[in-house]
Amino acid sequence: MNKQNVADADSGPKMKPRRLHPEERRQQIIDEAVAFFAEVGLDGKTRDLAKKIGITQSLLFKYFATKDALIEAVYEQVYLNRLSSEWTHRIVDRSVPLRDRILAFYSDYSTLIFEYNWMRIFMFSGLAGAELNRRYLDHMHQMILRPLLEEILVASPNTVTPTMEDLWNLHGGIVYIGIRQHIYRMPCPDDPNEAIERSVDRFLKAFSVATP
Amino acid sequence: MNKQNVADADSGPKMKPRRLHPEERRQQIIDEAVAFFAEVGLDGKTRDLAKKIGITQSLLFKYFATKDALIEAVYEQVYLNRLSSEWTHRIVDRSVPLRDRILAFYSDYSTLIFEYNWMRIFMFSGLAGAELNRRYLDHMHQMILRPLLEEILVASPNTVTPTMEDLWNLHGGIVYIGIRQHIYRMPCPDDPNEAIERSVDRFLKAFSVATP
DNA sequence: AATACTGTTGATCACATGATCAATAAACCG
DNA sequence: CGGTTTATTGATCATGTGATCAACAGTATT
Repeated sequence: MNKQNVADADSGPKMKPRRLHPEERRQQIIDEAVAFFAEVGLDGKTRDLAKKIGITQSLLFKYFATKDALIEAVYEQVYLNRLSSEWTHRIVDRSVPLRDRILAFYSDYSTLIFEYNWMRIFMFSGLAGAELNRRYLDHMHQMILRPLLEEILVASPNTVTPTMEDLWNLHGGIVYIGIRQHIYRMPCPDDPNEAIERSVDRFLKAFSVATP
Repeated sequence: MNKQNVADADSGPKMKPRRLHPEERRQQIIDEAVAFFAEVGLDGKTRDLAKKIGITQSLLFKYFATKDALIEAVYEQVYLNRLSSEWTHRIVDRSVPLRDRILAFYSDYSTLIFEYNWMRIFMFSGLAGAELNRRYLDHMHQMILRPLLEEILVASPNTVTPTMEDLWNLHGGIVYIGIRQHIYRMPCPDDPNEAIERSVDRFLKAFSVATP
């Protein structure tokens, strides 16, 4: 892959290969851009990004026609495969106890979204009104929360049943952990799974779904 | 484009005078700046703001030495008195049933924060790392959630008691309604009080605190 | 080694942006 | 009215910013 990354006749400690293959360079730019825009926002300046990468600003425009195109690539990288349809299948798999399904989902999902870059870029793009956000949240609604509501309705024995709004409330309470951590930079529990578990159990208990 | 010039000989209805008293003008600028920065973010350009107000960009700098000073004034206007200490008193007033106290608080609080300008400026400033945000959230912790936790502990008869993290979860689930509405611009219930009530009742039920 | 190819640079353009200041005109006052 | 004050403007400065391009230098090919 990298031919002369470290083993170079160098006079300095860090000697990056001056010249990369386009695919490599492009990916490098995207990766760095994700971290960069996550930190400073989508109004971050191309010169600052280039400086951080260690290339010239003009090189950015050899790989992306405009800054918007670069941001699109950032979106793509960050949003891609963030919502797998496999989750839907596991949520409706009634061979597994409902509580386990919910906990399994939020355990996976939280490790995926409680991440600095994702959390912040999602918030920045949301504030900017990006269509991608509504698409994502609609996806969340259709692929996760709606099936989940159906499962709870089936599993709930009594007449007190949750609404979709209740599910958004459950979801929001959990997501808010990540917001506190990465947007507001507040001290948060190292392992959010405990809080998630308690939250889910309170929710299920309210509708008399079996919890241990 | 100039809609305000024509008025001074005209004694008709309240036409904005071209020339305002400094206090008035200053307040007008702040008010418009709040709405403006809430919409486009703190990187909004002074020329766009001036155009929206209907004044010249240079006039802004007669009232605020720098753009940062203007943003500070925006913060002040938006954050000021957002957390009243009166709420603490009402939360610990044990002559009122606990459930009523909680619902009363979140009913008031939600009408205060489920507002476009507040929600978005809070999020923008949070992303920008403003110290004000952490101060505000610390205030929320000390003045609201901590007393509230104490009240619930007292009122809860059994050994299953909430933690502070549980309270943040309750809080986050409610706040998330406003985030969905104003940050992500998703369709939300017209009256959030119903969802709030259900959320609070689920919470209290989990700790066997009396609910109707 | 010589040559062609192309990833990369440094200079530069055109315009945007925060900030400044002398000139202007609306309000105030005698 | 006439004169003073000052809120407001229009022009302007210095720098920032996205984008462009000819020239350069590392790599591969012959």
